[in-house]
Amino acid sequence: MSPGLKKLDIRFYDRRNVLQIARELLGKILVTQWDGIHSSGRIVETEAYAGVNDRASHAFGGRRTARSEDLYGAPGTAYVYICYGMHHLFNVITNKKNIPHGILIRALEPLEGVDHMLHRTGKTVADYTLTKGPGNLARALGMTKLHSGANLISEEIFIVDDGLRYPKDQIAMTSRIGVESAREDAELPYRFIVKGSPYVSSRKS
DNA sequence: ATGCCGATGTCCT
DNA sequence: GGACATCGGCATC
Repeated sequence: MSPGLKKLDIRFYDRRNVLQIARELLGKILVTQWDGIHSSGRIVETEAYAGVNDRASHAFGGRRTARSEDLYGAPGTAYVYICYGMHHLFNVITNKKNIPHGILIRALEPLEGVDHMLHRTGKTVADYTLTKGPGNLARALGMTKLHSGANLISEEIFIVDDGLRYPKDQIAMTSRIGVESAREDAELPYRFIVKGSPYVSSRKS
């Protein structure tokens, strides 16, 4: 890795405040590399899922199933699950093992490997939909549920800090997408976006 | 610009 | 059988 780039380590993920970590992930670079294929993008949208008391979380009420087992994993684990039967959604696990805090990565600005992203998604044009939305970005980076449980300190999937910091007024905190059924937790401001990025997903689609 | 729909793995009733 | 941390296509306004 080039000087000036710092891979996030266990200390970044092993913290209690999942909202703060979700906010700090904005601007970080998500990298996948295997089989000689390297691809990366800058994170511009995240959503925190705050454990057993969060009605929108797969772990609400302590629910624990085969699918969600990796949500209970060690800090710095990948949790990838299939949503609506076809989309693979990538989450970063934080806090201690068995405390099911997860952060859904919802949008990236592509950096490296755009040609590989196009090939993986079957798209012909690198428009904003390439890495806009959690299903799209996971597909572009080649992540599937086979990567669930992967260690984010590994060489295959990891997150890098290149020093970029967004000014406070460029970050917004909003309610999460697609969690209307989470009743009183549906409106919690657990979504973080980089204002003005054309890759940030929209509420209506 | 907005809305409806189908695809469909996993979990729940 | 129904709900769901989604997406793209097509209909309609």
